[in-house]
Amino acid sequence: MTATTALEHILEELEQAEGLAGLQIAIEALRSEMNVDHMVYHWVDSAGDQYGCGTYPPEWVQRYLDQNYLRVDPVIAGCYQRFHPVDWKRLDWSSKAARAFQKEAISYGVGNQGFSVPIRGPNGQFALFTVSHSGNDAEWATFTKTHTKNMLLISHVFNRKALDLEPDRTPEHAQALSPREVDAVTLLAMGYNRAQVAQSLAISEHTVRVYVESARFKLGAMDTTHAVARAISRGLIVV
Amino acid sequence: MTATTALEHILEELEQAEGLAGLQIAIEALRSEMNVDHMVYHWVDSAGDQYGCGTYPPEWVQRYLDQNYLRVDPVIAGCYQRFHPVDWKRLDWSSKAARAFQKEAISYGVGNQGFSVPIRGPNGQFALFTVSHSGNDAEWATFTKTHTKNMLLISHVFNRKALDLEPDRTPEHAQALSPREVDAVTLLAMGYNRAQVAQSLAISEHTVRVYVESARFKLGAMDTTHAVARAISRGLIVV
DNA sequence: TTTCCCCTCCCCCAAAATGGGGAGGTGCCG
DNA sequence: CGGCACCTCCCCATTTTGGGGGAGGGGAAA
Repeated sequence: MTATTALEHILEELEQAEGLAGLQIAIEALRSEMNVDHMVYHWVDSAGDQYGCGTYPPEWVQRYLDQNYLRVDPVIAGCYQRFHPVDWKRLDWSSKAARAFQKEAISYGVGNQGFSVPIRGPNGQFALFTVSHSGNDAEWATFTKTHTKNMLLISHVFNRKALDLEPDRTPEHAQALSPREVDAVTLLAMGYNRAQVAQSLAISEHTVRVYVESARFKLGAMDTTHAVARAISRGLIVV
Repeated sequence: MTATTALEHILEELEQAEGLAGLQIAIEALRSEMNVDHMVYHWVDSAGDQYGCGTYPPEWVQRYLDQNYLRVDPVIAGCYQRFHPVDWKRLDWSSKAARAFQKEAISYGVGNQGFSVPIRGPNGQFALFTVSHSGNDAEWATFTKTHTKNMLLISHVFNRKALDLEPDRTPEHAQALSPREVDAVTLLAMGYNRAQVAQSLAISEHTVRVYVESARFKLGAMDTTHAVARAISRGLIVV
């Protein structure tokens, strides 16, 4: 199994890589080693910011960003619905927008086949590690079958490196909620209203309000709904 | 590398396993193969329901459920904050409740060392694949270093099998939101109120209301906050 | 073609949440 | 000891939401 050894070698180099440039070198080496047209790492954070690195043509990347294809791309939508690596064929391409998107992607040189590994983070973070290739279904089925394990391993190692590049958001995210705030916000997120929360926590409705206001302030939220959204996105509450 | 071969053999058997009983057999084989005290798969879904299988003493599992330790367990809280496998030592055990929990866990036979792989799903689903062992820090460091890759692979395969056992929730979860509903709910989740959403979408405030009510109905939510929480948990909106 | 869902708009009114104050207790850390 | 963060309680006025109606046009699917 020389392929595996070569892969492991690249992964070891990846561990030593520094900066986005290092990741770029590694991803090209991996693409070459796995003998596919494209390999891409795509990161989306809770604010909707995204970045990535990979071998897609820059024009396509630019187009994708300009058109805000993030909200159209069935790969994004589909992987948001899944735990597991997914073959693009199994995604939902039924909408008109999706088919137009697919056609355009192929015209830019993105392969007609693809396979993406989703990785989900605590703050609404979401990363995709993708291989894409032009070829028929049979070839591609063989590829995905033999390389699923490798893709898993690669995506994990790569993602870990990519996280090191993330600007440290802990200062703003470190705003933890107090236990009672967590209680209150959690119950609200579960569909309770303030009165029910108060009863459930055996405190006055007004106290609940103080907690929610406090949580709202800490989370920089405009209202309760916003606060709940942020608390969930940041993994502060378990709904 | 006979260890790897044996592991792969077990994983192949796991692929064939059927039912929770099959997983139980597999997890015991894996525990034995990796030579640790305990191996556990723990699943938490968006409703707060949980189940699992593994080698923890039944008394501890019962105690955990009875006491609702889900909301205390630093392994749960910590893995909710992380992308990556984590050594229990790196978690936050500073709170009184956490230390009491740890002490009680050890008294029930859970090892003092542990290593958990978090896997996050689209519907607020969350699974943990854990190995736990009693031993000193040096031994454990060696173990984690050599077995991280295996743990990744195992947790993936195991999780995929476990998902097959999940009751099919697609009927209730398949309730996708219409594009405008997604727009409205997304903006609400971003802290806009109805009037702002209306302005932002260039539609009447009343229309926004119709969308939100519709989304609330589809999501089975009690109010807007609940609807937003569910939409985020189910990955229907990207905040 | 009929049916169904989606998008868009309007009315009224009751209920709930929010924002602005203030106040007292505990417990921890420097 | 003095702050600081946390937990708990109260009033009032205002804003926001929710629930009940109804109505028309468009597109897709059966």
